[in-house]
Amino acid sequence: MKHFVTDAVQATLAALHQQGVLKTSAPRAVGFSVDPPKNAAHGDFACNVAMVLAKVEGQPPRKLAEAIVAGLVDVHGAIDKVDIAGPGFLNFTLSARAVTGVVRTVLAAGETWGRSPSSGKRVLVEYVSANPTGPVHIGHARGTFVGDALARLLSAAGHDVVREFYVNDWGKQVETLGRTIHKRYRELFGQQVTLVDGEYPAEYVKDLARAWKDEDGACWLDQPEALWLERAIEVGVRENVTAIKRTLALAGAQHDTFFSESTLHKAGRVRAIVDTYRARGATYDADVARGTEDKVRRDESKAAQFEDRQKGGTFLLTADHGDDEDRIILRRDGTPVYLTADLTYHHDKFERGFDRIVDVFGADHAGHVPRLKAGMTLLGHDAKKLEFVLVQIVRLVRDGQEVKVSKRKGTVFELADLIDEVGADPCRFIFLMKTANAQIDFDLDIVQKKANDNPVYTFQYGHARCASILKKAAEQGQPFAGLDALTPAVLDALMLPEERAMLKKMSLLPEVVANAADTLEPHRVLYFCQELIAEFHSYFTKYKRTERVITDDRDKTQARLALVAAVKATLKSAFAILGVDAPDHMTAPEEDA
RNA sequence: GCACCCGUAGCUCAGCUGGAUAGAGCAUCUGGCUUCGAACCAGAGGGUCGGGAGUUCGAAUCUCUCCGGGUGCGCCA
Repeated sequence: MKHFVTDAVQATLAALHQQGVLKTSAPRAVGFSVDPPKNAAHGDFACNVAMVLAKVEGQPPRKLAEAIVAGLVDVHGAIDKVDIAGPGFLNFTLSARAVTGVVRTVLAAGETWGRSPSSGKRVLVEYVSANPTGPVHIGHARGTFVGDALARLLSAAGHDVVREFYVNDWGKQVETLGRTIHKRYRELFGQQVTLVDGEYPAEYVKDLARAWKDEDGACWLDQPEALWLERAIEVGVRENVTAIKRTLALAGAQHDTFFSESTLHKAGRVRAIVDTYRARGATYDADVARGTEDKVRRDESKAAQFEDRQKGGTFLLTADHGDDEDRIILRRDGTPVYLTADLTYHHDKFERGFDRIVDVFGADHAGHVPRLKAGMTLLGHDAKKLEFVLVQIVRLVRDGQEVKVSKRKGTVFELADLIDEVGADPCRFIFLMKTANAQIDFDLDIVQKKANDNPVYTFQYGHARCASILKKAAEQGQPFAGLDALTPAVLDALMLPEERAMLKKMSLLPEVVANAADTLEPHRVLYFCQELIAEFHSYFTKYKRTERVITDDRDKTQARLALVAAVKATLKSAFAILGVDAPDHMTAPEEDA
């Protein structure tokens, strides 16, 4: 619908250029906008092209506006009138048929309205990637829902999306897990064990040990660590990943691939990447990174705290490409660090040929962004393809106090429990309503109280109401006859300003989705839904006694049912993009006394 | 100390990459169900868009600088 205006403006600019009225050689290149104005009195779409052109043309905007109006080329024959207003806005009013035609467009697309045709682009979204040392906890909740919604969104925008989970099944943390499991395992055979600091005291480790015992029996009981550790890790990681998948399913999130870090090590690819960097001259051996000899660090910073463990080794020239300092990739003893494997992993992502590579990270990993980008640049990759969504910290609050969750102390608040308590959709909503990069408080008391008046129900209610009206019409002998019966003449019945406004709004969904996918901001789709639903409720209530949907006028009834069906389809499609259920029926909550 | 994020109504947050009179939900107050779903609607109050300067036809939006809150700055992962 908006393209009626955009096309007309572009055609007009081209014509004016040919006539010599405009000097600008490439009027298309100027970035003008066509947007629905806030004030409905300003028509259907407002265009700022005259003001944008004013400078290059050296003419006052209003004069340019007049020239455009005078020479308007209405490509689609959809424009009723154009007004010049304010500093030089062009306010377009579209013909009634141009507006009502949206109903047919939306209904033809049905529940896929808003989705774009295939872009041919491949996008990788990595999200959650919780350590396989335990269950998914509340700290992963936001990344889980945001990542899942992003994947849905990118897919809706026409991209071929792969959802990936990176399994950190290598290194000290899983080794510690393996040792803890072995202790619990011994415990199952009646041995006395005591956990040391850093090991995992939580109950679930006992389950892991039990699974191990069931499979292997007592054979690892009195063996040296060198023999059983790998097996303990294997069983522990496998069981944890299974549990993680179960929780993610509860959250409505699915991954296509689980990428194991250890396979990179075992295949020698981590070593290989270091060799590649070396061959490219991107490394050097030293005790400390260049330029950091007299770097001032806060005493309480961890860098200062762990200074004695930093013995030097092989560094990568990440500081040449935007990082604060060069990063070590091989320790003095020749072992690779976490970053080295992560660089290898991201190199693999690039080699798989994606057009966009999106990482959903917790904000505490913000420091990785410049390193990874620099590392990819040093391999000759286009680091612009690598994008990050930094999900900010969620502060957990209970009784007005911040709750400290800690794996070390075994005080884990599992995502599965949260979903169980609040419900997946309300939970999803809480996280999707805000931009990812704003930190939020998650008040457990309020969440429980609010589980019943969560905004998600307002949204779903809008959809259920549409469904109910369509059902009612059928019961009263006037079922919605579908697209075929909707001639333009029938649709002329949709004349109310509110109807026009809703149609205009619905026509914008594809753009909203494309835009949200582009900027990686799923909340835009949510706010679109909110606005459409509000308009619908308002419309419905306002005309409850005067202009009802179901009347004796069969054509008018069909036209309005079509509108309702279009709203319903739009909502259903948009909800699916967010990952929220769109029920046809809802039962009202209990009234509070 | 350095880097990144945030600061908009009492609270939680939008604000479409610079547009016309800054919005929504919650909370407070007033009103609305004999007929398509009241988990709804209509209305009211509530704002130095953290402060200041700059860029221009035009700034919540861009730049700079302060203030306040957060997170990083590890040879843990």
